Amino acid sequence: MDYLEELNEPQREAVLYTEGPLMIIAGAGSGKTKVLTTRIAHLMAKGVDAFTILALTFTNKAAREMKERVEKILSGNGSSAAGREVRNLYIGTFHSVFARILRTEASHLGFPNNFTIYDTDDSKSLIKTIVREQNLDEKIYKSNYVLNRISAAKNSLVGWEEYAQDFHARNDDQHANRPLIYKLYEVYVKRCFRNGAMDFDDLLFNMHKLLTSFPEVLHKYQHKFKYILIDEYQDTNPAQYAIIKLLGAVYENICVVGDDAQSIYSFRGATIQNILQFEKDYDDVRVVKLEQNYRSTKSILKVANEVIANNKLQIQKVLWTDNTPGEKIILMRTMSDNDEGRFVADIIAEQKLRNHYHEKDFAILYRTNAQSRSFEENLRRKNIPYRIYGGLSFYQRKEIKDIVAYLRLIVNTRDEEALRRIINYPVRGIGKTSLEKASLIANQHQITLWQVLEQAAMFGFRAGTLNAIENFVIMIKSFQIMLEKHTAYEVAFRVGKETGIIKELFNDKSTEGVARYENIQELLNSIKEFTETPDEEGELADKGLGSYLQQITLLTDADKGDEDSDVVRLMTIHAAKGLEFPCVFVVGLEETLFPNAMSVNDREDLEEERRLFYVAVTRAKTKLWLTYANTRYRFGNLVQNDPSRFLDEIPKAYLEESFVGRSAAGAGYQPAWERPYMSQRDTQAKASVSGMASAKVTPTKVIVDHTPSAGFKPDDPSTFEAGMEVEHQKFGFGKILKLEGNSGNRIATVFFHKAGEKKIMLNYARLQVVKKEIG
DNA sequence: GATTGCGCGATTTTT
DNA sequence: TCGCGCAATC
Repeated sequence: MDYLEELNEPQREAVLYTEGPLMIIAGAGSGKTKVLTTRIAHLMAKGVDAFTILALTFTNKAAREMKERVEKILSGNGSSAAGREVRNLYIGTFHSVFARILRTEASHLGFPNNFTIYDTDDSKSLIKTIVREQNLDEKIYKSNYVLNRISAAKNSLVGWEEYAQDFHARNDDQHANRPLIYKLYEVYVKRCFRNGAMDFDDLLFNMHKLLTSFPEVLHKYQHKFKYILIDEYQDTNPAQYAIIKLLGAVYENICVVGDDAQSIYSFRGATIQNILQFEKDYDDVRVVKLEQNYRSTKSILKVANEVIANNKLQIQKVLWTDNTPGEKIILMRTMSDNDEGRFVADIIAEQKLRNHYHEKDFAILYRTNAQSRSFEENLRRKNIPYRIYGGLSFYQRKEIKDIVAYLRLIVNTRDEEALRRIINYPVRGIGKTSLEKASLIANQHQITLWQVLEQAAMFGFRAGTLNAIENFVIMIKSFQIMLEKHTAYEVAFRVGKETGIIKELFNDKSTEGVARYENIQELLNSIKEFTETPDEEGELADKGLGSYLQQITLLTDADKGDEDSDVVRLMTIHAAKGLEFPCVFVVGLEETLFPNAMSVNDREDLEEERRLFYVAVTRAKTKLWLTYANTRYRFGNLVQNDPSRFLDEIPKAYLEESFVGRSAAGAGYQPAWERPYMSQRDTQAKASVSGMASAKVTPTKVIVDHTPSAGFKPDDPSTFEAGMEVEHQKFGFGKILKLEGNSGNRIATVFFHKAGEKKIMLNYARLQVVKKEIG
């Protein structure tokens, strides 16, 4: 049992206490994953059957890492066939594990076993159609709002029936001038059912329904899972809580791991109460606190601890470390958001040289995605490679969703969202009017949209439309038949080919067109890989197209490798949870931005913002910068900021002098407002701050002609001139034909002229000079 | 059915 | 400010 030797005392206790309810409070960087994986390995080493162990995480990445590390411990322990054993473990995200169970038990609930999983976009678009059908005002019943209400209800296990009876919910809706939410909820649920689809929340809600409505199913899984482990317990919502409670009721070998100080997902329905109350849920709960941090310096931990200490809602603990005291935290104030970006980029460039850091050692963490712009621009200028996390995920891209929609329809013709997406894409003459008519018929007859199309001849469509519909139906059916004899990959390829989607993208030679074409290729490859990899034995193996489609909706961009590429990482603090970096910048520490005014309605919300700050700073191993800007553009308006209250909660002794008005950071930086250079925007900022009338900025227009080429070495774009080769992030390379108005490095509007196409209006922020043309 | 031009709104987002 | 979605066009 040499794996036990590597553990400290509380860690060992957490591993060895295998019987009975256990709560592990794992502070940031205290070796949580190590404990969890060792615990699983220990159970297996003791002879516990892998089939009986259930471990639930929130991300696919966490699940994957857990599997890998368990396997590693086991093989290090001399256990043969470790790999096969590990594959038998039920390790996965809440959503993927429940989806798998729901798939096998679907018939109990009246769902097809190849039910579609709706992502947020599908849900929103379905809500939009329903709102329209109900003749409600889409401005009032916005899909986002409605979905949030429904989602919150489901996460609290309030079904549509109860919701309609729920005085408080109804009263709230009445108050918000949206009294008919309950009705939309009902229609939405029924429509999902008709479509043979579950949304993300349904995977939890229906799992709970399955367990509570069918005692034999509950019995089966209660006895199957003898050991249950839950990661990130502080982020569970009431539905997850209830399911865990049900599943663990027989053996009560429930081990939850979490850190109340890192509960930052209340807006997704998570409740910190689950972890605060765990001790009351069972008799004899053992609590183990992992308080030794192995990640950060003493200064960094101090800052984290001091801020979080202001919270009332917490489990008492003190995170400590044996690590070096480290350097003081550098607090940097800049004049504008733009300067903030420039200084951060400067510091990264300098630190790289001075301390031999790599780009991947740096992370810039912000509260809102909109803040990424100034960092992006400045890193780009200095030629520092970076990557912004948290844009569109691969599977949310249009071209991917289009192909996937065809596949979804082939597998499950009840899937109305898929059908709507592609019924007239590529254009085949079934327009809005015809679709509306078909929908109406479907609703009247209480049948699916697909059934209407199948029997279109009965419903009096115009001859041309009827013909188009029949051809469409025949095409989809031919794909279905093909699926019986051919692999999913071949069918997908045929879909792309026969619909003309592949051809269309192939012919599009613009940068984005090429990228899209490549995305399609990547999709096809992933289908091939998933469906044609030989089966492993075991009950989990299911390599069909239906199974593929279910798992891709549960994937996110964060799941796709790319971890090792040497780039500076830019992301929101939420996205940074679970990660660590030698050097971290926590930026935009301004009151109303962070803590964010929109999310703070009461004391508890402020506490969550504090936890967010805690998460942010504890990502840092050795160096930490906290920055804020005096002025910042928000929604196009220049606003003045007060420093975040969190900064007042940090003892000054831990901060490096670089405070207001003084020279920044001791690292030799000249504060922005003392520097000669000042961009137009900064000038305007300064003018407005000091009360002068702000200078009016004349928009500069640039005409750009698209001339595809590659291989230019980027140059510092101090000014734009006619004749310059420029690169646009999205539209690729082009050439400035003509300058209108002032030249400078700020251009308000750009006309990007793609060959043979219309002019496109672009924004300056995405332009970069790649080659200066002489003469 | 495709194109254009205004008006509105704008956190965080593991699945 | 910027992007989207809708209504008004051809």
